[in-house]
Amino acid sequence: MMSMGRTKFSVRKIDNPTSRQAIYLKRRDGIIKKANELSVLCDTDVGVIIFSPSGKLTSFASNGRVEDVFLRFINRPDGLKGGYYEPNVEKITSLFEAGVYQQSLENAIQCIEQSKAKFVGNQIVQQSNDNKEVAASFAVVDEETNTDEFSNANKNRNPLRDEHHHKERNSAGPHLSLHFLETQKNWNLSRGGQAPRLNIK
Amino acid sequence: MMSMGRTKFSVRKIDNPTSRQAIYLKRRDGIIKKANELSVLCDTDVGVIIFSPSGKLTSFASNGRVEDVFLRFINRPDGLKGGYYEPNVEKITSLFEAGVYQQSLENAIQCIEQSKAKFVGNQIVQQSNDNKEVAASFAVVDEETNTDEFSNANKNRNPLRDEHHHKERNSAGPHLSLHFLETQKNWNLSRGGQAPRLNIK
DNA sequence: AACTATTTATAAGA
DNA sequence: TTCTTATAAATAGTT
Repeated sequence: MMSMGRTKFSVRKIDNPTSRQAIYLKRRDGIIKKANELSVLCDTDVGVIIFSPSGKLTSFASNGRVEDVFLRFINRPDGLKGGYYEPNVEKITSLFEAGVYQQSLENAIQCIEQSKAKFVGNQIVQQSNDNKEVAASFAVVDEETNTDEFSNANKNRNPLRDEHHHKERNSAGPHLSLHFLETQKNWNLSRGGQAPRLNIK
Repeated sequence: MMSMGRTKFSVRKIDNPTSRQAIYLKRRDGIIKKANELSVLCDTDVGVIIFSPSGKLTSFASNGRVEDVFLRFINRPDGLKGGYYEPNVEKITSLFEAGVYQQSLENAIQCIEQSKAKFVGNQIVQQSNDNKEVAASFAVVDEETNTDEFSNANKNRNPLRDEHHHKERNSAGPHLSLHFLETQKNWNLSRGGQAPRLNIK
């Protein structure tokens, strides 16, 4: 139940480097194409990140950048909450700007430090029930986005999954952007800032 | 040049909600399967994030978690490309999370420090050629990971791309500290680390 | 959930 | 390497 083409094959690493590279290119394109089709056909957000055998990066984002999709991912209500975006350092045009950024980040760290304090004397052993290890070499996570549950409906199974729920997800939370910086001058870590726009590099 | 099945079709949003959902499920599974095959066949890191039409999240990571793949993405040597992300401190739910965020922020600060150095005796005016926005509803980025270039080979084009380079990627660049990684069992930046393990939350 | 008619994807070969 | 071709796969419409 795998490839296609002249011969059948099993899903094992291709030993021949040359073949592997060739196969990589074709399949990479295939996945990107499929990802695009899915995003258009179903009007969904899709993000793909692929590192070639040689380390070359290829990414796909149905809308904007992979960072945007990932942001939605990390911002999912029940997930590793929060997270807004930080601007490109490269776009910093002055010492002043750099200072503002830095200050904001340092403030954020202080906030986190305080946050950490809450856990310290309170050994929230973070249900480190080491969870189980996935047998396969991959993991598929399929979860409800706007649940309050802490545990993901993370399942260990074959690539084929099921879908049972469907609620509307509330859009990404606030995050920083250079534009925001430029127009606000003052850093605002507060919540509620309406969804910014990420800078397309 | 699209789907397959009883009829040909164009890549347009499926209007019928029922059909869209059905198609979504099938194609979602198809992509996850393809992603897994690619990662195994070519021994590569692959990460996929998909939000269903109803907002349900499905993610895939060939090794570890999507966060790990994404981290590799944002930490890629040549870029501050994407940047880093900041947490919504208020929603941090564990020391682990706090640590991840803090580390991320500290990396960010280091980057900024370096950035500041450039201005020190060198009033750079930074060509703020606001870059362009992606015209299409999707974007494919295909770039060399260990190049020194600052500009991303960010292309706006059809899903089919080309590949011209291939150098080994050095895992340089800022990323979570080793110490941090070693102490956080959940974290897995593994590259070459043998497959599996994946904590089911 | 299953079943096929067809379209696609793609492993080899040219 | 790019193009062609034989086959395996994926999947849209059905049942």
